[in-house]
Amino acid sequence: MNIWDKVCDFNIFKGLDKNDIKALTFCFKSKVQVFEKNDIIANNMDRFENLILIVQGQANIVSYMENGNTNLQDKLTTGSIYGDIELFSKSATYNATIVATRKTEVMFLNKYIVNTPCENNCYRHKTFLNNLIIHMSNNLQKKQQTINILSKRSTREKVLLLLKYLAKEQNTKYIMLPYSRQEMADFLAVDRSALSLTLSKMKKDKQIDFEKNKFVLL
Amino acid sequence: MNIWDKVCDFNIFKGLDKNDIKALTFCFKSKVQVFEKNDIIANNMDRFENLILIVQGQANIVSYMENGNTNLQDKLTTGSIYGDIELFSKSATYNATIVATRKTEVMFLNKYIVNTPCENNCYRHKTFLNNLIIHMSNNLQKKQQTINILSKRSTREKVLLLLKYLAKEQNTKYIMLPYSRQEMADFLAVDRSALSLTLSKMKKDKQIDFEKNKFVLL
DNA sequence: TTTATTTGGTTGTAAAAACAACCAAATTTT
DNA sequence: AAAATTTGGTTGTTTTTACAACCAAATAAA
Repeated sequence: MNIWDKVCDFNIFKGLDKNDIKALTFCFKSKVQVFEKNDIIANNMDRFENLILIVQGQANIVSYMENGNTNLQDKLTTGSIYGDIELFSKSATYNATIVATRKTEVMFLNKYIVNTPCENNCYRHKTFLNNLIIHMSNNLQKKQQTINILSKRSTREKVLLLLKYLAKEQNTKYIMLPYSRQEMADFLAVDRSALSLTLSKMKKDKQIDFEKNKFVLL
Repeated sequence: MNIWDKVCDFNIFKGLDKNDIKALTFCFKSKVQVFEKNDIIANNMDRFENLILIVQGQANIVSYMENGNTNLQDKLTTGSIYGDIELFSKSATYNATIVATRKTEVMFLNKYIVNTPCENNCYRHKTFLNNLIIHMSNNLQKKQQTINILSKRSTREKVLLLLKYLAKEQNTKYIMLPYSRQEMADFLAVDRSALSLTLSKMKKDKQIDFEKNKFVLL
């Protein structure tokens, strides 16, 4: 499958056809690169030069803490963008590490060009920037949700709110958890074994039910 | 002091002069209203119709939890904007409550007009939207910082990281904490008395020093 | 100035989470 | 298919936090 066929219905290219995208990504000096599982796509504190677009695959946004803990910020999947925070800010470096969780095809878009509106006010660039605003808005909302989860005082409450958000997002009580247990713990900022214990208790108390990554809110 | 003199060097109006702002806010159907201390400027779940601009004063962005806890998302001060999350998203309601912490003058800007680019591509609106993107970017960064703080496992670490961010922001070791102790606890999502205890311990351990709201990282 | 009210620190107790160590099941690699 | 690795659940111990109750100091109101 051609790369243009892959990306043409990504949200970030909404309103643009295949030829528009070709022209735009050419203008953005895009480079495509394939990463294997566990490869680092971008490193925390590396110079931020490119917006990252996941063409196909999956990656985690993580920060590794001094004390050995890992903080999972988010998961990137096919069509996801990373770098919107850095793009319009003064920070010259990536604020997190992006690591592929499987074989992943990535497109890099030059920051300075994306950043700077075309002098001839080209509609492609304008459309792209509009889509980027929507993306930032969604990102803001997601981060606020994360803050709401992390603000809960107990692991139990954190789990419940996370599941509530996922249920809303997936529009069903039968929730497919997109994390492994370790990732879930890293996202909720709790100890893995403690999380496992809490999940068991919640099951026994008939608050939730789960098997592997299939969860139900009771 | 005239309202236009007050707002003309707000970041959100950067690149626009007094007459531009007059025209723009007229176009945005802006309404100005004064609130007293503890007045609700906007209520969580109220219909989101207006972007909120603090012309003068101070307000808190809070959510009140079912269990009685209060979650302090952020403080708004003169020149601050609230509503950028809601503006470009599908959510039709405010996601938090905005409450004045003193006498506060607020300008409301009609969502639908801010939202919709002028057909004649007016430079005022364009400049405003550009400034709004910068604001969203800063907001994203701030929320990420909050997530980083809340992801810390202990109150001690949360306090240290908060102080580190504040020191960076204020560009000095001698930090002016912009929160009361209760607000600090609400922001860090911990119990107030437990926070107080931790602060005392940290002082005894010579990690930090503080008196009232003046903190020092040692 | 006197009285309320708010704000911040202290203490003891109960509950919860972190941590470490271990084991079983599932998955991946060889 | 066998071996190695990853993943998830359990248990006991230590540490930390939440909660409640209380008091002192500072601030606001009368």
